[in-house]
Amino acid sequence: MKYTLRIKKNNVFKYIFKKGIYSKGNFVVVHVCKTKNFNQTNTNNFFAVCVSKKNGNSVKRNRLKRLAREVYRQEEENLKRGYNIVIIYKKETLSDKVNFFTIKDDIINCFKDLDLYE
RNA sequence: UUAGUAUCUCAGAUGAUCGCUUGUGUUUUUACAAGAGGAAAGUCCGGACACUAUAGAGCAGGGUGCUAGAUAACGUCUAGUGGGAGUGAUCCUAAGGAAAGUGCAACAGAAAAUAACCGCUAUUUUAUAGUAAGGGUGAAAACGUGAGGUAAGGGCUCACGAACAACUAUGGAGACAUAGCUGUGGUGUAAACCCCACCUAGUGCAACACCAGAACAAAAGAUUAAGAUUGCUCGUCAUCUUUUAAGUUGGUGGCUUGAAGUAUAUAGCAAUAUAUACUCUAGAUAAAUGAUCAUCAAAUACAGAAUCCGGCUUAUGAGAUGCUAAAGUU
Repeated sequence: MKYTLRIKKNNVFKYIFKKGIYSKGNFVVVHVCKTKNFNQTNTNNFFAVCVSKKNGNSVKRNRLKRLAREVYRQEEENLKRGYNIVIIYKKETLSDKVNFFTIKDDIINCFKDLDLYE
């Protein structure tokens, strides 16, 4: 992913959940806030995916993470820069009920809600 | 054919487009190569490796428990012995010691280990003595059958049989087996304490080493005797929780060439060992191995490496082969 770095620190997650805005879809919740030194010249976004242990065993969780990452990768070039983005799966989301296209539609709707497209 | 039993194999493949991690070469963004499991899981054992107030002394504690072999080691494996289950193939088995000592044996039953409640016999008359033949219970009740004997009975005696122990002989490397002879009648339980024999320091890659840089944020509450350092003898350190604050927690090595794999030969019933040749086969760190489409009849179970090996246990889809039993056909 060319324009994106990973979020690694726990306190960053806390900050995003506290200060940011969010949008709920059918399967996911997307949290967004501006980065610390936000201005027009930023070229990178920060991105992360969260999957709870209640969504299944490690194989199923890995698959959900990969699906979300793939969706973000395809949409990456159309997004505004300089934001923190966190995708959280709901507890009820199971990998059996979901395929790539339903997840993609869901996430794109959330992005439109949050006005992330240029 | 049905049912069972043992062993083994596989765990989707190919192509196209777009991506991820590592390595190599070009060179500054491209090319090539490799990229999860049989259990990667549980963390139940054993080792390698690393460190330490183990190397001072012991005690305590823990583990194992038929024999022989294999192995780096094991609680694992192989081949056997005894015991048990099954018509059978086959499977299960912590399988030393109960006359060293202590404890326990629910309910039922007269009684659970110094057996006398009922019954039987004798004498005296309402008590004493003898007696385990008969009696319901129970997981377990004082060897079984027959004869003699007796007041009545009883291994009290005898015959046959079963059990246990010692000795002798034969076979076997051994556990042990077979036979003979002598003796015994002292219930079970040691995955109860215990005794005997053998083994055993602790903590785990968040180990540990190096480089760079920063420096022990504030407030509130709880515990003062608990926790950590080896369970004890001696010494050392106060610790934890919550809230607030984009406070720090960086990088490199350790890290994958190994008790490795594949093939062949030799030794061995086998586990396994030795020799030769060839091969290099994940190494991430908010954590790679993915998405979509097409074809193959269909691709669907359990499930994701985290220092590395050897096992065990548990989860689970499909298939093959040998053997056993029953029924049927030729």
